[in-house]
Amino acid sequence: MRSAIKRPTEDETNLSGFQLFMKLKEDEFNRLNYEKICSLYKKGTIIYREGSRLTGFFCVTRGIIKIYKTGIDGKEQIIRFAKKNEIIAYRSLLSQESACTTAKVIEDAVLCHIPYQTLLYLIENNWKFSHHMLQIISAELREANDYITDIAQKTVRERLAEVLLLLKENFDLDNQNTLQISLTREELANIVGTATESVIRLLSEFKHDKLIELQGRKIKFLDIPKLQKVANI
Amino acid sequence: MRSAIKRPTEDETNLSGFQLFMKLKEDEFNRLNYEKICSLYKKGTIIYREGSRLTGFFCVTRGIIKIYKTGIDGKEQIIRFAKKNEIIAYRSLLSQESACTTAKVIEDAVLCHIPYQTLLYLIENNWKFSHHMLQIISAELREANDYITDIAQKTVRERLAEVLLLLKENFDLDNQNTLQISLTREELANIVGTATESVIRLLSEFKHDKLIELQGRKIKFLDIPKLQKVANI
DNA sequence: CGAACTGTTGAGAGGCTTCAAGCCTAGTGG
DNA sequence: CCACTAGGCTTGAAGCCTCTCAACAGTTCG
Repeated sequence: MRSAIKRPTEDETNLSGFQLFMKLKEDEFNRLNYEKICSLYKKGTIIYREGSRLTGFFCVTRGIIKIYKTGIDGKEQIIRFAKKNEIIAYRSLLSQESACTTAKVIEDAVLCHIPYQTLLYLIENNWKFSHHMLQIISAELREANDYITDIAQKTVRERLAEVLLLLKENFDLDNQNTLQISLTREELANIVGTATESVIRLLSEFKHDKLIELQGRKIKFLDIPKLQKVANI
Repeated sequence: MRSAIKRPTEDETNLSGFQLFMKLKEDEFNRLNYEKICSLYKKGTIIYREGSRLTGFFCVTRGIIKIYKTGIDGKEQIIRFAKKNEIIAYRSLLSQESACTTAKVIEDAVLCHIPYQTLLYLIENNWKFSHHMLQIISAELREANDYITDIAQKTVRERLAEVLLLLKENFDLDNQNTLQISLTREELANIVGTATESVIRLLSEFKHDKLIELQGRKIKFLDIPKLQKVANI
């Protein structure tokens, strides 16, 4: 029996979990639902590329998206991850520039595309929506500024520890204290801004110091307070 | 004859140069002018400190403000500079958090304080204002992301060259090709994210390589194309 | 089973930082 | 008016952190 192409489930196209849409009036929310286009994206798919023109932004209802920039020699710098109930591509859309980042699926995802026109409609008609948008982007800018300071002043060791803790905040742990996001060593390096080999060596040290435990890409936290000390927080 | 305390001139309290206020209706602009409070700040004055509560944002009508974060061991990381027709403190205000940066006058300045209530009023009543605000903050976020990539991937030498070029874009040159902003070596280091001594050594090298000329804090550009090459742009 | 990718470890080089000492400039007070 | 002081600037030396290169093991997948 050939399985049909998988479509997102009803639940996976539901936008009511997004804080951003909380304050919409009924007709606005209906319009949003009418105009959204939700699709399933397999791991590895590029949602949009640096330099491409965007026609709207995306709401993530399932999976994990990696947002990165391509720097020197094609080395990628990961800017952030987006998961359920978060939005992507809105920054470039708002400033009407070509995308300045690339978005790639790293865990099978469902995204709902919202056309630019709809975004504008909401901005024009509902100040609470704009206000919320301003707050979301403000938060992201704050994080970016924090990260600039870290990356400029901290050692690679401190940054790696901090990144692990940040990932813990964003992706929770299972009941075994294991991080629920699977990243390659190279990806970790591309967040921290270092070489893959450095990440490998430091992870080994953390393991040796009983801060974490490693099983392939699974990272289990053993001593969070000590890790925070290493991170110099 | 004792000189009276200097007040801002009429011209220095004029907000019509701000793109942000371009699309305001007459009564909105009048309200803005009624509620603004403009003052003169001498070099060295702290406008607001990291952690303080803000009651409004500021419009810069004269001078230069340095925005920075305090990192490890009190070492400052300069996030950006604000000059005429730019606004500061709006990010923390929008997200209603304590300030996450400090703002310090580095060239005698005139700032107009706009109360939070007025900001909210404009957001609620004029979608074009919100839209413009979204675009300003989008631009800042883009720059922050770009800078994260640079600082994570480029060498100190490349970053210093790039910072010099960025300063050139933002503060123009006089007819002698001399940068019209005066920074200490330490401040340059705090932008680039390196040690003061490294900046000094690299500036000497740039001078030796005939890329720039130095006279105290004055930096004169001799060969911009070559400097761009060094910056790896 | 081979190809391609990921992970690991070692060695060597070099970019940057840190520490230390001294110079220079500007502002201060006698 | 000038010595004095503080802060900025400069240079040198030593050493470490991190990167790069290289070789190889392990894994995944067609």
